[in-house]
Parts: sequence; C-alpha cells; structure tokens
Amino acid sequence: MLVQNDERIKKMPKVHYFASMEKTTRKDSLINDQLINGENYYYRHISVDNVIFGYHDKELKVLLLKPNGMEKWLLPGGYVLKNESLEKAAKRVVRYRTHLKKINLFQFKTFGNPERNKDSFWTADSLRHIDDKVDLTNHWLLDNFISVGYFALTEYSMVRPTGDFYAEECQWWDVKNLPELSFDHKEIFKEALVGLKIFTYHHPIGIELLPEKFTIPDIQALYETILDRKMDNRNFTKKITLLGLVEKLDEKKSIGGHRSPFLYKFNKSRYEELIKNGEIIVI
Amino acid sequence: MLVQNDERIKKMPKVHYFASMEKTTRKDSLINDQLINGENYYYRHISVDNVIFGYHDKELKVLLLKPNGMEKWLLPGGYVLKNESLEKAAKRVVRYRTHLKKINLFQFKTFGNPERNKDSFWTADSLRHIDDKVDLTNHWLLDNFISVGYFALTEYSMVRPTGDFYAEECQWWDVKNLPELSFDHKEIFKEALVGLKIFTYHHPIGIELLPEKFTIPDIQALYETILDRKMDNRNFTKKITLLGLVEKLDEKKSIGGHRSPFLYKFNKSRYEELIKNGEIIVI
DNA sequence: TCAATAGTGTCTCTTAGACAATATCGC
DNA sequence: GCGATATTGTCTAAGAGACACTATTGA
Repeated sequence: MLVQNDERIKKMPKVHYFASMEKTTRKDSLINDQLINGENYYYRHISVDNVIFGYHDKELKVLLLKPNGMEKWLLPGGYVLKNESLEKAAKRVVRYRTHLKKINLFQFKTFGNPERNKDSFWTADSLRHIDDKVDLTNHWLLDNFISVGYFALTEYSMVRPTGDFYAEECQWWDVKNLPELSFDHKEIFKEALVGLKIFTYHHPIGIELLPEKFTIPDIQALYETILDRKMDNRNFTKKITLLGLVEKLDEKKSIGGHRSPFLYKFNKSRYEELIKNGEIIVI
Repeated sequence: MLVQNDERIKKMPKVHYFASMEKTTRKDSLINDQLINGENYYYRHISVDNVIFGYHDKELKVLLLKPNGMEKWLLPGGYVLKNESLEKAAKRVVRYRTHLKKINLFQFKTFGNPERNKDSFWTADSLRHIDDKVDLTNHWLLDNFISVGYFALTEYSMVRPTGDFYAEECQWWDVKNLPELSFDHKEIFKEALVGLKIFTYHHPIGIELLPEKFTIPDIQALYETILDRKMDNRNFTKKITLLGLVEKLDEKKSIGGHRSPFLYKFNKSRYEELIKNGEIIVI
C-alpha cells in the first residue's frame, strides 16, 4: 500500500467514502464511527463499483467523482451493508449520486485480483487524520477488497450529479475522453463498456437512455454512439419500426432551419414481450 | 442459521472444507487451525463456487460433492486465500477435484443476496465439534458469504473426480437429473447453465469438451445436448466445415455394424483467429 | 433560394433452415 | 441382404446491408 503525499492528507475532510451512502445530515462523529468501526456495519473486503452511463448530444457519458485532494477520478462505489444484497448496495450508491428513482442495474463482473489493492484509497495516515486513536491493527479499510461491478443506464436529463463532502466534484465525462482514473477503475470501466455493447446488441435500450419522446435520428444516434459505428438510416428505420418497438406520434420536433422530424414513443408492452421471449437483437 | 441435526455433527470428520484446497498430507491439527483461524489465511465473507461441466455419451454432466453426513449435494467451492485472485482460487478448487492440468474458467455471476446465508454449512455446534475451545464470537465461518460463480468446461474422459475426508462422494451428475442441492447452489447452477448456453452460441466450444479426435456426429450431439435442441445434420456439417474449424483426418472410427464416420480434429489456429476477431457464432 | 436534415424503396447477397436419397459398415 | 448410421446438395425465405433521391424547414 502506497503512502499518500501529505498534501492529500491535509485536504482530506473529516467525512469519507461513507458519505456516499448515508445521509450527510448525520453528525460527523457518527459517520466517522461508521468509517473507523465499519466492520460492524459493512462486509469486510467487499465493495461495489458502478459505471453509470448517460447519453446526451451524441455522446455517451459516464459519471465520475473526484475526491477532495486527489488528482485522479473514481467510479462511484461504496461498501455493502451486512444483510444488504449486492444489487441493493449498488442501487443505494447510484441513487445517492443521481437522485434517480428508477434505476436499471446490471452486474457485469467481479474484480478480485490482489494487484488492484496495491494502491489504496485509505492509508494509515489518512485514517489517523480522522481519528488519531484509531486501532490500525488489521483495520478493514487497509485490507484487500474485491469489487462487484455494476453498470447503470440512466436518462441523462433526469440526473442530478451530486457531490458531497467526501467528493466535491461529481460530473459527467465523455467516454471517449476520460480523465485519469485511480486504482483499477479504468479496467472496470472498460469491462463495463464491453458489457454495455453486448447488452445493446441484445436489448432495446432506448427506454432507459432517451426521454419519453424522441425522433428516429435521436435513437439512431444513440445506437451509433454506444456501438461506436455508423449505421444506414434507411435500414435502421426499417428494423426498429418493423419490430414494433416505437410508435409514431402526431407531433414534430422543431430543430431549426431543417425539415422537422416526427416524434416517437416506445411501445412498452411490445418491449416487455420481446424481453420475455429471451434474447432479441435490435440492431 | 439453522442448527444441523446431531447425526451430521457426529459424522463430521476432523477435516473440512479446506481439505478441498490443501494437501491432505498436512496434519489434521494444521488443517483445523486453518479452519478455525481461517481469517488469517482467507478473505472473510468471500467464497468461489464452481460449476464444472463435462460431456459424455450425449449427456451434459456436472461435478457435485456430497459432504459426509449431509443429505444434499454441493457445488465444489472454496475460500479465497489472501493475495490470491478469484480465478486462481476457483482454479485451485477445480484442479483439486478433477486433477486436470489445463482448465478453462469463466466467471458468470456473483451471488450476494443475504438470504443465501440463512442456511449455512457451518454451525456453532459443528465448529465446537472440531475444536471445543473455539471462540465463536464473530467467527468468520458463521458470518455471511458472497460467492463468485465460475463455470469450467472439462474433458470428461480426462477427469478423475476426487473426494476426500470432507466429502467422500464426488461424482458426475446429468444436468437433466440432479440430486437435491444445498443452499442456493441450485440457483447458481441454473445461472451457470444460462451462461454456458450464451457462451456456446458465441464460441466454438468443442475444443474444451471433446477428445482430440472426434466425428461430426460427436460434435453435433455435443451441441444438441448443451443447447437442448435438435439440429439438422446437413446444416450443421455445412456450418462447421465452412468455418474452417475442423479438419478431416484420413481415419475412421469404428462404431460397429454401421457406416464408419470420419474422424476430425480441431484447427487450433483457426479457432484462435475467430476468437480474436471478437464474438463469433458457431451454431 | 439555399443549406441542412428527414424520410423513404429496391436490389443483392448471405445465411438459416427445411428437406431425402444414397453410401457404407458389420452382421 | 439387412439394419443401422453417415454423408451429401438444393431450394426457399428472411434478413442484412448497400445504395440516392425527394421532402421539409427556417433563414
């Protein structure tokens, strides 16, 4: 485990990773207790990391945090409460960071290579900074963690990225232009992207990632962005309408000095019917 | 946590789960130390469970254990050594149970619902039976576990199913006719089967599951068994030979009073080429 | 009228899948 | 010869993908 530089320790506030899970209205002392004595509340060795995808303006985005005093960014993650399921823990973290009510989460891989713990968020010094009487012997935060990866598909426009005392910055980043990520979070992100692509080939994803009303060019751009390849607009329209997934509305969207595209909405029941019949390939 | 019946505790030998990971030539006392004081060696809360598939005589098999004194069967699983990767832990367990040198493992899902721990392998009584001075306070074996699931594809004929003191019975079971499984192992098995099918649709699997030389009817039967559906032999032959995955040999296999089928072997480099180019669909 | 984007139909090629007659082997 | 299994080719239907012109809008 590397010892962090002094600068970072000085900047570290008396709140922490847990703030991403608990109401910050709790007193610091309580939060710090949960941190220092976390083994009473959380599983030792186990965390979840979330790759939260959003889509906006032909760019696929991912939500990242920058903890105070750190140079690099992180995927929003957290620890797992005892008697809480992994998915529930992941949901809790996503909800805290996005304020979304309905969240679709997909487990894609669990990361357990010990190498991933070489560089750790917590150090003896940073823990002492929070509580100078902390017993560092075999402290849970200084031990190895395995992390269960989930990815989430969110409607960009509905998300309110939320920082806190632990991480003042929380924002969307274009997946094509990420900042440097700490630990093995780059690898986790890459695996999530692979998982998202495979998922996209087998599910009609628009429901999660587009607003209620959208145009054919909108949804085509979404697919092109995620799958990272150009598609023929005639073939695309053919496929998606023949599947019965979308319904044309009697409205057009005004987009300035060009022909106005029609608005569409998803056919929810058709969507569910297709999902129920197993794997479908949309595009 | 349910208290096991007395019968089971009486039958329990002074060796245990760990025997599946360590040479049994070690003294019992050492093994028991690893069990009782396992937190010094293993991650708390974390286990791996393996669904080891083998194929034989048109049946897809899975390797199961029956621990001494228990009525139900289990997937071969184990704990994860500190500083050991999840995959390495899973490999260790598979190797111990099969004696195979080359093992292909695929992580398919991690199971973390707390409900899965309601019924536990270990109880206060069974631990006391091993060491009557055991400190049960917050004992790691009585705490919740999350389990990382791997499935393995093995060549049935090369496997030597291996029991030990902890589980005297270790044998293949037809996936269509499984015995009762303990804990959530039925669910883990089902998820593995889904994972295997998806995998099979995207990879040429024969290499792992067939002997070096095989016939077209052999490999077709393998696919029919795993995917659980009949296939047309003309279409099947067409597809697999056009892909260049198999090479006809100048030998035939004698199968008694019928026309003798030709033997084939896999084209390894073609296989790797296809894999490298991303997802391919064989059948 | 122009610049920009939406919208639409046809053709070809590939592939999946249905389908059955002949060849070979051991007895 | 017979019973059993292996081997082989053609046709059709569906879908993927290539391809380009016209329509609409607002400035």
